[in-house]
Amino acid sequence: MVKRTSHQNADCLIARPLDAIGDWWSLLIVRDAFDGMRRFGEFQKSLGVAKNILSARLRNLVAHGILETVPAPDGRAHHEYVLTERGRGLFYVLVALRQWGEAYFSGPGEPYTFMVDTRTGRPIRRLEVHAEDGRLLAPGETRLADFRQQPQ
Amino acid sequence: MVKRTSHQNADCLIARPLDAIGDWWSLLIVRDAFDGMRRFGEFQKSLGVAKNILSARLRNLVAHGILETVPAPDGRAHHEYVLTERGRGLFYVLVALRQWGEAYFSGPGEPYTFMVDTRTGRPIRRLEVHAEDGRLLAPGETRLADFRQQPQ
DNA sequence: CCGCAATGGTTTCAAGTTGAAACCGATATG
DNA sequence: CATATCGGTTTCAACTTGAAACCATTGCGG
Repeated sequence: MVKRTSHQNADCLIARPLDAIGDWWSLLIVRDAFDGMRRFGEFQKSLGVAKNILSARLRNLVAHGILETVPAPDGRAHHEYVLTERGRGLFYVLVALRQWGEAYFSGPGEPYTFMVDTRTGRPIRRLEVHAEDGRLLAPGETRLADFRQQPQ
Repeated sequence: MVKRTSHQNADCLIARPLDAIGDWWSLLIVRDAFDGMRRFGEFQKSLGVAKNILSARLRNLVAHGILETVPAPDGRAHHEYVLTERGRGLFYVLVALRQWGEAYFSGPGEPYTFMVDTRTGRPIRRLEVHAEDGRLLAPGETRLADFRQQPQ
């Protein structure tokens, strides 16, 4: 064996992101960061993950520019972790994953939960994929693989 | 140690889906499936993954109802793998991941690639999150964590 | 100043996972 | 009949994961 294969240098722009977040914990850390968590202990308590694993994941997320460390506001020795712009870009991935979970992984008899607009408390709409001209596109009507061609 | 921790029974509807697809290969297999691949050898050649790993991943995807096996049309001994409805639901996750990759993982000097509407060959629009009333929501204006409340 | 708890990690080590390569059985194919 | 191809499984060493122990810094009560 060598190391676990990395997609970092893959041509595919679906593969490369997976190098940053394609493990069992990273997206959950990012989700918690969206929910306002910033500190090591908060993540650890929320996720129940071993501290060494959390430490490695946070380091990896920082290395990939998804989180950044900022000095703790209360002048503590240790810093806090906050989302970068790149990290905030993961919002749509989380929404898509969440809606997929709602649609297909919601157990029967389970309290129905959903994402809400924080301003109104009302559920949000489902994601849609639209063509340039506004047409609604169904799964399969879009080519996911790279397609090299100048727009215009 | 025990086994790698599973999110299968997590309450969180972001965590549970990660149990099915939260590893380094599964989403790439699904992407290839969207691109029309059906056979073991096709996936293996496309991904360059070891055969035992591919075998395990396909089994896992079938077990989670994302792929299903169908008899090979040319009457071969072995079957093919096709997306189920649940699997096709991953379309939005792939689009979100792809657009994130386009926005933040595209190297400078790299040929610009993008997803296209297969009907017109034109790029698709970026995903947007909308409130129930149609308002465009920015990252952070939606609560990702579970929110239990009856709609209506 | 001293002791003790909390926070934020790192180290250690056994068990589990991954990947390359070898192997195998069931068709095709020449 | 010999060989090739497809679709895997087996084997085994290296790597990763996770639980627990350990450690350094800061905060606080006395």
